[in-house]
Amino acid sequence: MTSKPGPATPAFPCDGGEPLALDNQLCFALYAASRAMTRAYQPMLRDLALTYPQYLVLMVLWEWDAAVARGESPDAGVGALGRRLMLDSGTLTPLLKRMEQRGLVERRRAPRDERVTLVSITEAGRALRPRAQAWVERQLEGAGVSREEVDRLRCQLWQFLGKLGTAG
Amino acid sequence: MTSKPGPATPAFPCDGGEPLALDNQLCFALYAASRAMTRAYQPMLRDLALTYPQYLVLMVLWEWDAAVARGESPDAGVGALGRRLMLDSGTLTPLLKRMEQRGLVERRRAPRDERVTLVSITEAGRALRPRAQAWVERQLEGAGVSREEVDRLRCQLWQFLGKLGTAG
DNA sequence: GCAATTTATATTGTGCACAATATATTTGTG
DNA sequence: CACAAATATATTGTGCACAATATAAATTGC
Repeated sequence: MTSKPGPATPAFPCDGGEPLALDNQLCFALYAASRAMTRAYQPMLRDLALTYPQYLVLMVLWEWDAAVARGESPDAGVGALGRRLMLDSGTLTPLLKRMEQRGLVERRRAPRDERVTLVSITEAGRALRPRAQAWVERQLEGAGVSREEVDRLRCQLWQFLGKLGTAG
Repeated sequence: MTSKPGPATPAFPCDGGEPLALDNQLCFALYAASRAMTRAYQPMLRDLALTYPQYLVLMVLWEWDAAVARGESPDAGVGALGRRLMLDSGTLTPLLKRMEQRGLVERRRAPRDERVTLVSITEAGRALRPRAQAWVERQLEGAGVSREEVDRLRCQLWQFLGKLGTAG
């Protein structure tokens, strides 16, 4: 057995005394919380046979698919996907190839500009959406966190991210 | 050039209408914020020639080192390190070997229990601490975020993490 | 005292992340 | 039109993360 980290039982003080103490570092809190969140999604991801970043890609493609259904023409290239998820092509290209192998997405060159690779969802990829939605709604009820707390935290994170982008 | 994600300019609504919309997912906010934070540390990490998880390991070892200096005897095995950082041995073992190669840490078997690998810091590893501290303090000033905002966000993240561990 | 179980770490394999670089296409400039 | 610069993606290489498994030492039950 690989030695598991076990339950998270760190002291999490909110004062922030020592600058270099591990628990006082926002970076570690973000890092630990992000991985814990991904772990919390594992039951769903196992059920859908997806990885977490693959699930994120599908969420974007579901949005694009809905936009196309509304008559819009979203930029559906790898670059647009990367800007949306803040991931680069070195991450996305192999990931998309695996998803293409599984029949979840299609990749083809844009006729107008042969440099861009257009990514679109398949019927098999569309079929995962209601299953994911059911999971997420069940999770919202099951977890011991209120909808307000989640919204507040998410909002603060995006504000913080915006400041990191401009000032950092 | 690898297509970079570019500046983070998502719409970050705080209402949370559509349940499956990407920007309404706390998981994505955490994931994006954590990676953005790691990016923000890159200048320091490049200067110290460390990776981000290696820096976290050093922070724990600095704490252990201070505890030893106070006459305490902290559990200094790989398992304790993993519980502290919520990482398992499959991640830590190769990482520690690389740090050992660079002369930053020492690894040896515990005489009392030959199963445990004791990890301790070297003088070269100690020498990085003041340099890191200087960087972190400079960062706190330079970033456009207040100390209070950072503390509040960090506190909320730990509370959230605790609930994920118990209820999720 | 010794087999069965538990505990602690290491190993193997897959899939991200991202830096550095390469390739190919398009666009601007003379 | 030729050709330099810009653009979009792909490739390569390193280092996490983590699941599944293997190995070895310690502990427990009898």
